[in-house]
Amino acid sequence: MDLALPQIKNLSIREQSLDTLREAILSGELKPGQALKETDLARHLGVSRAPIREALRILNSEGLVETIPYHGTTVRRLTKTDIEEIYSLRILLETYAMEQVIEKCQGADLQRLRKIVDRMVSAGDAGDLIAVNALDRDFHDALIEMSGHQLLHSMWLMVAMKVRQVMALVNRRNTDLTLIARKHLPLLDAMEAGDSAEAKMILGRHIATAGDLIAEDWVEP
Amino acid sequence: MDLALPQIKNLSIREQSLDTLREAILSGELKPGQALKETDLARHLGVSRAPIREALRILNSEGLVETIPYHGTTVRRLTKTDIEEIYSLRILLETYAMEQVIEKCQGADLQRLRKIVDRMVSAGDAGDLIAVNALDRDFHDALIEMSGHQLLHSMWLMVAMKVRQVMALVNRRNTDLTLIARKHLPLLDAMEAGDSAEAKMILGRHIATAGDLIAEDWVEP
DNA sequence: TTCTAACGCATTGTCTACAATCTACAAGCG
DNA sequence: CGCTTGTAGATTGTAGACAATGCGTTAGAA
Repeated sequence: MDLALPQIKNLSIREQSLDTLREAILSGELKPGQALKETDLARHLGVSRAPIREALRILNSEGLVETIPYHGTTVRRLTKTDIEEIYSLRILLETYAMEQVIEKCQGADLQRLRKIVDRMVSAGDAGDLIAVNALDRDFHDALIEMSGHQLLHSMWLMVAMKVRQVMALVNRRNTDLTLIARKHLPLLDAMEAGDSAEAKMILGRHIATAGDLIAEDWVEP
Repeated sequence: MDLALPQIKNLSIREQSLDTLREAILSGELKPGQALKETDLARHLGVSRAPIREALRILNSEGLVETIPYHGTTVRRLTKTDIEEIYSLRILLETYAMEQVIEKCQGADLQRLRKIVDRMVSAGDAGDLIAVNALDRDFHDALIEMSGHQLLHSMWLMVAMKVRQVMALVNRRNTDLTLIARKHLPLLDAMEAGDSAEAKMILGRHIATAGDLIAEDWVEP
């Protein structure tokens, strides 16, 4: 019985609704400030209000939506301060994770990151924006995972979600793909050399400049 | 109309249930591994299952309970690794907040912390364990608040909840109250002197030793 | 005119009943 | 006897109806 049958997963309607709504928010399809009426959502998804409400409660405690009693739920608005906070926390969490990874992992273990960066550089040279972004996410997610710190990972996921949302909402300027990809190379070098201070500095600058670029011309509705 | 009447708040049943359950978990009344049957909870609180379910979904995304589909919800178990992760993140978040506070706040602004510590020392001398613990919480909460970083604050709240739970579950050993209280004095001194590195070191050691004491003889069921 | 109070509408909050699913145990078959 | 398969009981998942609340509007009186 070693048939490689695909796992059948029966996700509850609540989970499906949650995933759908979260994805819509993170992709920018549902914009900040937009009202989320339970009845409408239920009708659109062809389900009842109960699972929708439970999904909304979860999104609320994830900080993606805001609920005012008897008034309604809306996609959380993002201020310039929010952006700055998101990126500053991202720096804090990622540099910490990296420090742990440098301590724990010796050269060979960093192959996983190296592979991702290699593919990112290739995608950059090929001009594939989608792939570069996906691999960039992979890189930072891998970094956190490799720290082996589950609580850190769960906290980082919250921040990473917001980063995704911000990226989707901003009018991305002419970004140099190859530059983004190649910026990871010196970081990896420092990590492999075990130079924690240098690596933290590079990563910190890397994230901070990305955040500054976005916060700089952030327009609030 | 400057009567100091208490705010009348009409909290929904969901919120009341949420607060009640969360408090029960954090106080250790509901122990890790314990099953939370929706029907039972609803009966005990004299309400229907719907608001209970929404409260449980929130507790789940706060990491306080675990839900297995069609099987049930239980209070999340805490492993030794969990404890270590909780305290390491606490160090990370609090030292970062303190760094910000030192940068922003000049001497006079630190009065708020000074007052809390003073009262803590008094309570310690008086042998009031409850008060010392409450003031200790106040101190660290004030520290985070004063950083003015809302996202940091919300993340810290999650960690702080778990710290509270751990503290309630552990068999507290003979703790020297006056020692705990007075340990905050050199920290404040360093902060007022603007010595960020020294302050971070003191705070880090302070939290780490507290965590180590607990993780040391942590017994998992 | 302007302020007040009552009303109606839209939306969320809650309840009850029913359906889907899981675990454990017992019955049937080789 | 051992394995598979069916069934019962318990629990969670979902649906639909009703209640509670808040806001805007409008009617009415000073």
